Amino acid sequence: MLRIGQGLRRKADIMAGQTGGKQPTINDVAALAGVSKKTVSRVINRSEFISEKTRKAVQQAIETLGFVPNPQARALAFRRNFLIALLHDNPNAQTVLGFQQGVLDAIKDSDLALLVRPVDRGSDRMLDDVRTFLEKQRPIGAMLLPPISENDELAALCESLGVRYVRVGSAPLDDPQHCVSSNDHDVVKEAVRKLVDLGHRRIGFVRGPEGFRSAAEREKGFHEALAEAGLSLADDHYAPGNYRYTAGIEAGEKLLALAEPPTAIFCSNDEMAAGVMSVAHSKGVAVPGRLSIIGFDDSPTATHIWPALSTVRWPIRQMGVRAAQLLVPDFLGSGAKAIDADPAALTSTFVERQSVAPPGR
Amino acid sequence: MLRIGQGLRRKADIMAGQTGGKQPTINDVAALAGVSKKTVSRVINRSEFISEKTRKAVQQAIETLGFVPNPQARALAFRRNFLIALLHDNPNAQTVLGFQQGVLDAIKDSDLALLVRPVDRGSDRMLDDVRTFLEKQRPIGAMLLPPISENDELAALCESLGVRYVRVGSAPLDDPQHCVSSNDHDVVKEAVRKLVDLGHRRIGFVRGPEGFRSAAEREKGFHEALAEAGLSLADDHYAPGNYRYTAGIEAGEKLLALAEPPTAIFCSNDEMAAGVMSVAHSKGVAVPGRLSIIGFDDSPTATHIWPALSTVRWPIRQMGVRAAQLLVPDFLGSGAKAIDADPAALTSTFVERQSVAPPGR
DNA sequence: CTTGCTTTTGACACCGGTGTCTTTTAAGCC
DNA sequence: GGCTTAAAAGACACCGGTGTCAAAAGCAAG
Repeated sequence: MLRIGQGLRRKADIMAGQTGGKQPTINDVAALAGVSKKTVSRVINRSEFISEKTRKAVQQAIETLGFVPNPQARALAFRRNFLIALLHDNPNAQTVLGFQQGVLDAIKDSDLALLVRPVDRGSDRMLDDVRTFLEKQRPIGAMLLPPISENDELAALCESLGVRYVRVGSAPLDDPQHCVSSNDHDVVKEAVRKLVDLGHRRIGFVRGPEGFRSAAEREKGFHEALAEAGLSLADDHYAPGNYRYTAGIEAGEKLLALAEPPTAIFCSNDEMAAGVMSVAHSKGVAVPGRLSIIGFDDSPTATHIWPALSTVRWPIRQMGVRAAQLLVPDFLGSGAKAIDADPAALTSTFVERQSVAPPGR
Repeated sequence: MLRIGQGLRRKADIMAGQTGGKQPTINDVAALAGVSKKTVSRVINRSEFISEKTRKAVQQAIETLGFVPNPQARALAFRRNFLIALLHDNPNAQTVLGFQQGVLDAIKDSDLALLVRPVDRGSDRMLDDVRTFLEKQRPIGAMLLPPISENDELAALCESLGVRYVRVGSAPLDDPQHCVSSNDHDVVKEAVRKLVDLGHRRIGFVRGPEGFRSAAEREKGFHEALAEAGLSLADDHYAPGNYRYTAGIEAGEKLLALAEPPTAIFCSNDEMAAGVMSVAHSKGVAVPGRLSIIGFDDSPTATHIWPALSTVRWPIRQMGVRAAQLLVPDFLGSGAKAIDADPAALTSTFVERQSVAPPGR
């Protein structure tokens, strides 16, 4: 009797202490469950060396108190923070945010949180900056978005700091366990073949920036598709670019000023395609009547311009999910695994809209 | 002599221990500088009760070892994490990322990091989710982006958890110290006045979604501008919307099908304006010859469509900077303060491009 | 009922900082 | 120089968890 009375009183005290403003700690739980804090810790971390009976009791106490382990304390003891870092240096908001969304979808039910960190590709302090960041934040893992994902030193840095990493790219950059990649090369071939099948013979190309793997992959796919059709790219049908709208303008002005302009232009991304399309409009060149245009990304721009742009849908959000699954499979709840059981969800696909037609004549 | 010898040897040991894989700790610094760890802590935290001499010595030791305080340990001791949380539920990628960039610009040289957290406005568990998130991560402060910034309960929650907060909106939502806002109302008036001055009398309006403060502000500005010009909005010149492209399409189809369609349409954001413009193109209505269109946001879409859209530039990135300055002025380096000495940088401005002209006739 | 082994549990130090309070040092004054 | 007082530095507990290793409990066999 007395014993029970004491027990009850103690429980009341604990509850009172807890409601007294602050969060319950592992000590409160331990006291309430009548076990040591280490045992509570074992329950939290799903240790296998624990009897079903005590596990139940501890669970019960945890729920009664509404106890949530303090991530800062765990981070200190584990010498690792329950965070994922997203490192990016990407001109394209849509890409970054789409990917970010995917990652967040995946980690929604986990204990992880997402830390976003832009890095300055140009700076020669870049590596040091990232090292400092990783040493300070000690995330479980880091995700590298293109173009910095192509930097091997960065990957090596993560490796050496014991930070897991995943590199996102347009083609495999690393071993499969560190890499989420799309099939830019193949799908560009498919898109260009489409143009050829419609009867286009003079096809222009607007390239992405030097130093971007994606730009190289897309160019390769383009050339191969032409080659397979027995065609080749005329020198004056090529325009350099940098994935920006203004580059599209310049490219459009160059290509459409030719005595014999291309009847179709493949642009390495949607923004540049939008630029080319503007030039066509302002020169009175009908799209798709006299000029077909294809972009890449399926960004919002693709559907916001008129006529709607045929483009390549890059499953960026899905890639975010996949990247998280690859990076921290052991932290994700079962929900996250269900998110993409479908491997096909990761393939880029050609989306036909209104900017493509047979060559006018 | 002996004493010095010992001193040197100890220093060597410390260095060796440090290079032996892990980061130097405050203890290493203390040992090297020959002071207590608390004194080192004082130097780190710029305590005023410390002599210049020891400060120098400690600084020296910190630099020699390359010591960086462990944020997890500090977070535990301070009971606060050196993080800023960005809470958003925003359909517009550009807005979120632009703001995020601004925040990152501002905190670049500080010890803070940015945690991004989407919240589900619809869910009735939303408040609990956010509470759990804030209790777990214990950020210094939180930033609320529209539309969730309009939720007073959320602000109250932050307050009660001792988390600083800043609300971002289209109009003041709270006391100035908790609020970064743009002047949507005024600038919409300016834009509409511009249309009136050009001679437009039949001006259509496409509204933003119900429940968004921004939508209401923009509508108010629109009506006032008309009223001041002695005009009013005809019932059939009004179209509802939700800030999405498709809503623009619907609005365009409705307004341009009228027997006497408007000669100008003000759209509450750029995406809807792009939708209206598509409809105009496909119906053969020349823009701006027969129809002037104005958008809002100055999103990339505004310049990617043709003709380029006259719109309102909302200094979202600057607002991110400002929000950070408001939220954590005490954590930002001097660099951040310089970022926007210019208060005018925060005013929205009307940007004239090619989608506006006098009414055709 | 021991003994010997495996499975559970707990005590205690530790992760790397900060808060509080005490002691030491330096400065000011007579 | 001695005394008072303020400034500087330190000792030690503590933040809330985890790792290690020893102790206790459970169980089968002797």
